[in-house]
Amino acid sequence: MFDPVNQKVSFPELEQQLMATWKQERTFQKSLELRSGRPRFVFYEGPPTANGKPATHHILARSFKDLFGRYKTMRGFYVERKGGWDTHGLPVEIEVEKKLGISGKFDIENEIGIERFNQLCRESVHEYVNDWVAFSERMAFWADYDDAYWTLTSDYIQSVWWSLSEMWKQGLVYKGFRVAPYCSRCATPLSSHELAQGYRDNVPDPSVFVRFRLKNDPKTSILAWTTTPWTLPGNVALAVDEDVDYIKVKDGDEFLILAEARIEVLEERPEVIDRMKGRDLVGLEYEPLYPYSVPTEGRAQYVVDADFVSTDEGTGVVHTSALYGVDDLRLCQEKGIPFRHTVGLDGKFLPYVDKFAGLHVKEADPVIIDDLKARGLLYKAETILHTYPECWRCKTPLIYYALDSWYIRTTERKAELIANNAATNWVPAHVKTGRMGDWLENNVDWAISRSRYWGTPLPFWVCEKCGEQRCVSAASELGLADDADLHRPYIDGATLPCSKCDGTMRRVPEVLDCWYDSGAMPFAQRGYPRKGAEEFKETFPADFISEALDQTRGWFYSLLAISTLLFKQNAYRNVICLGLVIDPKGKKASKSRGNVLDPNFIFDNFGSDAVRWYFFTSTQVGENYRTTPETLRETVQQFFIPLWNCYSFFVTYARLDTFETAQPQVPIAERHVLDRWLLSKLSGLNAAVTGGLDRYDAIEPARRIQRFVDDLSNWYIRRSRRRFWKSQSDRDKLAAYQTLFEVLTTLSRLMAPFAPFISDAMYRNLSEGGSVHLADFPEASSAQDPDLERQMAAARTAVEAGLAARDAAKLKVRQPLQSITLTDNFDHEIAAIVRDELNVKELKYGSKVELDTNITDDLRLEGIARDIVRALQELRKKKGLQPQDRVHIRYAAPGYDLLLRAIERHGVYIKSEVLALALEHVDRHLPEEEPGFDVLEVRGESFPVWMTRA
RNA sequence: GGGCCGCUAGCUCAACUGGCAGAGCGCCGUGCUGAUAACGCGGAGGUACGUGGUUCGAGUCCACGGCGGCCCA
Repeated sequence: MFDPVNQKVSFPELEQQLMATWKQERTFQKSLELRSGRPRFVFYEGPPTANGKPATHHILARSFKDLFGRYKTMRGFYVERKGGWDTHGLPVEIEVEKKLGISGKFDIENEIGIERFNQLCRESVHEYVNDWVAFSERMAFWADYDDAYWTLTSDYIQSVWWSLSEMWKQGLVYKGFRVAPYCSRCATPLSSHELAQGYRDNVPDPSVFVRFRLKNDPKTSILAWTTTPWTLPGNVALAVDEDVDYIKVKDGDEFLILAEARIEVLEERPEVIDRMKGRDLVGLEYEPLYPYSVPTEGRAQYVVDADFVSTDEGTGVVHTSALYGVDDLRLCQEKGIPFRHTVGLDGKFLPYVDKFAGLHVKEADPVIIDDLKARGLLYKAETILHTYPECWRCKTPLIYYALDSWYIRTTERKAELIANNAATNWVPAHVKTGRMGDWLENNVDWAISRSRYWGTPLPFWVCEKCGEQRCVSAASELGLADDADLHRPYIDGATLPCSKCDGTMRRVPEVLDCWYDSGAMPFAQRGYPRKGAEEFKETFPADFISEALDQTRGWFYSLLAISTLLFKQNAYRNVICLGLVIDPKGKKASKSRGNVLDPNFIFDNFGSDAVRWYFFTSTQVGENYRTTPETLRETVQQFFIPLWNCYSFFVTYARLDTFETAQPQVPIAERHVLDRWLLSKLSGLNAAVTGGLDRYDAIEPARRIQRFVDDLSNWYIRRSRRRFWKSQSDRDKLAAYQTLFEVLTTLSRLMAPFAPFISDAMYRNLSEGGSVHLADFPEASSAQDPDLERQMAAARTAVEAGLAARDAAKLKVRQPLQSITLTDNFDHEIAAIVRDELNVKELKYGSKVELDTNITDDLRLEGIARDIVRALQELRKKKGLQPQDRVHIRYAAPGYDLLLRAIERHGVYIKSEVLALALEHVDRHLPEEEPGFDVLEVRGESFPVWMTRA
């Protein structure tokens, strides 16, 4: 027998109870054991950075991850869900810096020491792990955290090293320069998010226009513009746009060349001597301003074409200084222009730049301007105000500066990256060729090194004598134990003898980009190749991953790139790319904006099933979620409460009638039309949900379920309640129970992946014990009857029209009418439903809806009888009687003739409706003589009624 | 500066391939109810971001522009 259902359930409390049950019962583990040995469905967990608290947007991706894990498990697959933690990287370091009240390289190396600093980083990543595990449990995100992978373990690091060594063997790893915003005081590059914290408006800077004299025509100069005169000693080229119009103008007895669109920068109205396109200038050589920058070999100091030249400012000619601009470096590398640093890591000119040697770049600006002026190379110098980045720690203006950096030559495999991406199923589809495809088309080599401390150390050793380089693939190559701590500073002390000379090889100082760590997880989570070869082969590639779309350049890319280079295929076959959780104003939710919804607030007020359901139904996948408490409240009210009421209705009556699930099934063909209709709808729903989930569409299945529950609640049950309510236990009642029971158990299984708590609560009770998450996903039955569904839909439309007609005629539904004319003809069973809904005796068929508004005496009496029933039912409720309680009723209605006649005529009906054993008219005494009566009001007349429980 | 996505009722969002602009919430009126924290019917509420184009026909396709978001530079 089913347990009674609390109609006023608190979903958050229900969820807490089930959490405890799952823990105690080991339901998750059982669901895995149940499918062990079955074909795998491979899921990869994108590791969260463990050193921040989980937030509402983390519920989003995890809802989708969990959905498909549960679904495929129910479909019979073994779905390992190995958790993982991303433990390295700048966010961790910054957190520790904050805690220590320090910042920058100098403080870390000299005050704290790398050893202690990294120790604190290691501790810091453990700090929130418990929060994350509790959060996962609370939102029913099933993952194995006992066997989670940690990117900081020696096993993991050695897998990463191995992968780098494989790329090294393929000649894909090289050392080059990388331009980054750089603080010369802190001697450190800044990451983009650090950069974002430190822009300052209205910073004054020089704005200088410089003449570059043509070699073959020294009277003619190309005019270039810069706001960083200190980069001029490093000039190696001038860039123009091939398609822009340039002019040659007279300037005293000399000539200047600049973009026509920038003519306004000239002091005087110039005389235009000649016109040309940018491409006509390409290749022209000019006299270097300074001899310093260029190494002896290679061609430099000539005009090149570039795609970043703007005619919005300057002269339409960009002075290019290789190492002090992102575009500059890219251009020089593309064109093969040689270059070398003129400025050291301290921001001061190097000794060989003799005129300015030892000057800090900012001090050098005016000196350089004066020098150029004295040599007649300065056209004009001004001061401008602009927005310029400064160091968020020390407020020093940043410079763009090229640092040593290690790269993976991904561009060499660009075609393969694109092909592997093309073979991947993206949901939504536009990401494949859009955001992701575009990113790959513009692929640049992956800069994998970071001049930091807490990360996987780069396994590159360089001979200090002959420069020989080597990539290490395992700790053993260094004579270290497998479980040795491979982090800095310990690893920095590990040396190797050079194979080419008698020198000593030392590790390069950088650590690895932590995106590489996470992209290596398909094999590194197994410790492959030193360990776990079999598991790796079984679990590569993943069938499914899902994250928010900001991972296009992050995890989605790092997985693709590493797998393509090592295994010539993508690491995932299907990927769901989700939008962001945003606030009602459309802003991204973030802690700093203070517009985040606290996940615990959501869990405590609405429950995690509600927020999951909201994410599955509210908008198309890939779109943003405008999330407010109101949207979640609506989810509960619109979906979960009606669903729960259906379930509660069934259990309430099934208990009263001691419905036995084991009784022989009434054949479907012999069941009531509503049963057949509902089972047909259920079958269609089942097929749609399965089909949708199979193509990684969560939204349409969830919306279909929601519509089904509406049909169930507001049509099937509303129309069927008398069948459950009636006192005789006949075959029709049994069919109704069997139908509703089947629908609810099937529905709870269909919903289980979406709303794991509520579905399990329902299923456990209905199935007397077993968890829905150990059940199989339902198969669509053969009960589909499209013709019946069509007729029922038409009937509902007819009812709608009929009710509208009643409303227009101001004839309330409780008043029976003789007939209505409808446009559709219905089978007799459905016609009965329509008659009942519209409360008419007869359906006629015609070309338009027409109500017979004539109320005969008989009809009037019947209407009154129904009013009486209604009033008595209200009274029963008011008196706290249970639905099944029998009553005695006495009433006094002196002088109300219609009422008496109605009761006389329809007494049997009234009694059966309100479960009255007796319905007695008493006129021998007035109400005052016998207290305990209630006043009944019917059609404006009031009279006393004595109702007592039988 | 570039790429992608979005812009439909007060709010949150729908509408297969171009074919009568919809639902839920909220509001007003009304009806119904011994399953409901409900439900039904009616109503108010729309310059579909703008402009131009293709088409017999455009929310839908194309172009340009605007606003918002994310990412990149």
